[in-house]
Amino acid sequence: MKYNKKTKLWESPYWHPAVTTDSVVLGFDGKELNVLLIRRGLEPYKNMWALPGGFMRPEDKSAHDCAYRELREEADVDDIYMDELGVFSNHDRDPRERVITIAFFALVVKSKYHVRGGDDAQEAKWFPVKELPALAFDHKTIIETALERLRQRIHFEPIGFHLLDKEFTMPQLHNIYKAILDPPDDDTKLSDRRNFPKKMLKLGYVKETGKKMTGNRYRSPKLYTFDEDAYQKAKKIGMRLEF
Amino acid sequence: MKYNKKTKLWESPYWHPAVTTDSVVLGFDGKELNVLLIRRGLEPYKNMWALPGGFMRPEDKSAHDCAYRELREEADVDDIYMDELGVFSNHDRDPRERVITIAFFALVVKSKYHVRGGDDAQEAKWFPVKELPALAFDHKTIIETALERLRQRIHFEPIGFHLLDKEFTMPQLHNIYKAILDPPDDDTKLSDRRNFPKKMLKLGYVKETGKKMTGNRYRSPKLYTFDEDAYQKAKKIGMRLEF
DNA sequence: ACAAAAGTGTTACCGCTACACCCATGA
DNA sequence: TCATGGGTGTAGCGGTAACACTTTTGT
Repeated sequence: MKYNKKTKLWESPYWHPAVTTDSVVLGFDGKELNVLLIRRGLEPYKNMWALPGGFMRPEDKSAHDCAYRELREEADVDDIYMDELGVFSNHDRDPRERVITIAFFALVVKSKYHVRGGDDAQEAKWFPVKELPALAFDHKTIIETALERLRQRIHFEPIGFHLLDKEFTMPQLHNIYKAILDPPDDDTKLSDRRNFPKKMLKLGYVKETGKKMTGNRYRSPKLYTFDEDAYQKAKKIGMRLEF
Repeated sequence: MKYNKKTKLWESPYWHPAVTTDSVVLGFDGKELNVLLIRRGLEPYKNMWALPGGFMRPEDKSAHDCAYRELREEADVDDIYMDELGVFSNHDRDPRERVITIAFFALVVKSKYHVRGGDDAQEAKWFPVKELPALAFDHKTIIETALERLRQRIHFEPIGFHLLDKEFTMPQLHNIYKAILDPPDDDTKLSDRRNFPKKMLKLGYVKETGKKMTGNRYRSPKLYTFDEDAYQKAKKIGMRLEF
């Protein structure tokens, strides 16, 4: 695709679709999962809530890079967990023209994710995933896909840690598992508080720090941390979580 | 993006990348996994082997639809298992211009996958995944990603069936699991022939047909079939394979 | 002292691994 | 009848789900 200075248009002998990235940023507040949404300032779907994202640019080194850039424009983020979710390319998903989007999902520490003061008067807000507003485009589908992916992945990869501070307590981690997997009331297997730490410690990459979390009512829980090196070793052997 | 009849060019005020799909078509021959490759007739990478695929067109209803169309142009296929693998969008992956590709992986019955007589003198050939030739673009990476995805997925989804006829024998299915997971010699857990049928039957969606496979040397093995309905029910309960 | 939450210990059961033996088939 | 591959049975072990009790902390 070449830029024509005279017409001020990009020209190509072949048809090219527009490409965007959209990110499902998930944060945990101790009780439930939340998604970060942006209120749209422009048509189409003006004033509706939508996922943060935008058009890919030639200078983006990759789609991942593009999604990361978009997030950095809206919040003070650095080194967050982000993975590709999939491509959404139905021909009618954007009323303007053919736009295919590459969706990503990110896990962040909600309390540390500071949304920048709206540069262009854009409003950003966290919504509990169980109480989503009406959403622009096919963004509801994208969020549902992200949640489904998260549910699947947490069985086999230790990604819950990305929703917590570096040092966390077992009850906190347990709450994340319950919030993501949403077990029925009669399920003791996952819900039983007493078995949870045993499972986690057995994996070999959740380590005690020796410290305790202070300032709570009631007994101070121990603080644990995630050992990346130990995880990489365990992964090679083919270790897997089970819930 | 709009078509200008005068200049015969597609024009847009915004930059759009070129978008292709590429498919990793995997077939099983009873012993090992094979990938279908096409010898390129055009530059770049002329005469090198590459994945089947091509540019997305405005009439493609989705990326999946595009990938499917490309396969239908090259082989007599219908109703095959195909799923998105991911997006490959590094800016230097195509020497011509910025091209991002949406990769898919497909599982087919190799003996039933008839590659059409080369319309445009394109040569198509199966290669064992362990003996790949030099490949165009980043297609080697894409294939490796597909194999890794397959290894992961077969633990939790019954996709091995797509590599076999509707009616198959336990030893055949067992061979697929061994070929995909490539267990070390000392691993009896997966390798033990005697435990394999028990695991499969216990899942509840592999059913006996009552028939036997004839025409072999030695004892005729029983024929089984995959029960899609039973699988869908089991999936809801959250059943999982374990190897 | 009490209430609420966190930490630790124990048992019984279930399921899987690891094993051996028998059967069918074509040469 | 023999060689080879396929089908079936079982016992012992390990892991984990389901259980109870103790400890900590702030009010």
